[in-house]
Amino acid sequence: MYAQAATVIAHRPAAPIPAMCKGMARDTVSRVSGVGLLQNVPADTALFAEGDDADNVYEVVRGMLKFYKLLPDGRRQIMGFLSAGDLVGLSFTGIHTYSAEAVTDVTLCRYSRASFDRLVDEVPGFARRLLAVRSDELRAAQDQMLLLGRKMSVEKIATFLLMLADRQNDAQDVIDVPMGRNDIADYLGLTTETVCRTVSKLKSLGIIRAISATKIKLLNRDRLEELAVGENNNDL
Amino acid sequence: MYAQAATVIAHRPAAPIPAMCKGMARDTVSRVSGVGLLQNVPADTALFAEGDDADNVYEVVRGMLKFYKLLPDGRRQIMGFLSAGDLVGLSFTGIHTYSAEAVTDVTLCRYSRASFDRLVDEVPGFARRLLAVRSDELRAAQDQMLLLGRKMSVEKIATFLLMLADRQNDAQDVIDVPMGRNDIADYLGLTTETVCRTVSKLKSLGIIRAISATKIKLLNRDRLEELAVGENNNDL
DNA sequence: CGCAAACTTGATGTTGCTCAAGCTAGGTGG
DNA sequence: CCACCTAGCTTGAGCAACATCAAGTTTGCG
Repeated sequence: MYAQAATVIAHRPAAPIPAMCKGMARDTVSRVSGVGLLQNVPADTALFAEGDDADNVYEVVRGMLKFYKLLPDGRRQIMGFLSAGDLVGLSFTGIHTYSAEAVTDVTLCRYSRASFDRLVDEVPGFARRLLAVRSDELRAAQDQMLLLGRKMSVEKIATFLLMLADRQNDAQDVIDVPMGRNDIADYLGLTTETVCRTVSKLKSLGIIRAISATKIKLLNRDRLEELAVGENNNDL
Repeated sequence: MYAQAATVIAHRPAAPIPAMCKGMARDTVSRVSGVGLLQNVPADTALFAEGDDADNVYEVVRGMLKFYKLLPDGRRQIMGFLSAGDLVGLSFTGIHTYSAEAVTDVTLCRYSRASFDRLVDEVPGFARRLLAVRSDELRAAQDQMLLLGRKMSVEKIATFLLMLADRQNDAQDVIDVPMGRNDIADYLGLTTETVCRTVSKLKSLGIIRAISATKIKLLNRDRLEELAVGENNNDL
């Protein structure tokens, strides 16, 4: 099920400033913010697939997306989850190198490739800003390579929970986990069952508590931070 | 052992064009090529470490570098190997997020951060070019995430050998493997022993042949390409 | 309230890791 | 020039972490 062009709502209202423009001059930001189209996408809807023409670039306004790669036999690696302010679909080859899909209902701001390219060329500082954005994406990808290649399941889960907490920045350390166990597994290079078991283990150790199906409270963030980098976890 | 500033040889001669300028206008390229300093670094020398101030950016002119991240207990993930034309050390936070070390004797072209920043701001198209470079680094990192999270050891080794072959583009499919088994293991999320065993298995299957310690000939590239994505490898 | 999908837990299996012991090749000194 | 020596490579045996297969159990939705 693909998102249809018919789901476009309206041109972006003047107020919300594209997050990708952070740090740019005010008059140049207005050049960017007029170009995008707001668009709603329901949960579990594909936005595009690996190999598709990269006709559009999207900024997430609300909700959560995932993007992933597949092997021929169906094994899947989720490269990341994206929320408000994140950019997706920006390709320089013209072909998407991964698939993207809505985790929750999502609102996007869509830019056509042509108009986006024009912005890169004509808006002063825009290319440089995108370079900073992309550099941060790369840094995150490299952190994830360390996780996938060298961390054990407890370390992976601890790292994942802390990442969610850091993004949401809730004072009570109650985090929302909108994605399913299977998505978490495919993000961390584990199976659904191992994710379950490892989360259960953290519960029984009193480090986290399940508030509801999609809400987890971090009871001992310091311990979680130790576990995330493999310190003092000999006993587990 | 750190590389010393004393190893600087000379300003880059006029002839060699920085690879990072590929596709840029001729007159702007000359603005870049005058700024760098050539520098030799012997094998197994650290260039910088994670956490260091990112004072310099380097382009590899000759030889091979590796860059990696460590966990507190010493587990290591090599994020990549870099050869002629690759850029290393470009950070926007001012702090290196990984360590870098020479695999072979290496010649680098060094740019101070200050002068590099000036080029980004002043040379038309330079930020855009770096954006393309960084996008390709990101794409490679995402391929590697798929490998680390979801591929089996045979698929990892096959992918690795094909990557080396693609880079070197030798008509006889004889590839040079300058890095040690331990580096390969830390790049693929395996151990030295598993790398050895898996390479041995590919030899015994007649898919590759060892020419010398650091030279491997690909006897059946098609089979290797199947193995790399997990097709028809039920029997292994 | 019932149903299906997702989650959880348990039993068993397999891949790749750990530990251990040769082996080989390149560099050094006699 | 050759023997030695050491670091890295290779192979083997046993083991641990995680995957797979198989039941339950919970949850959210119609």
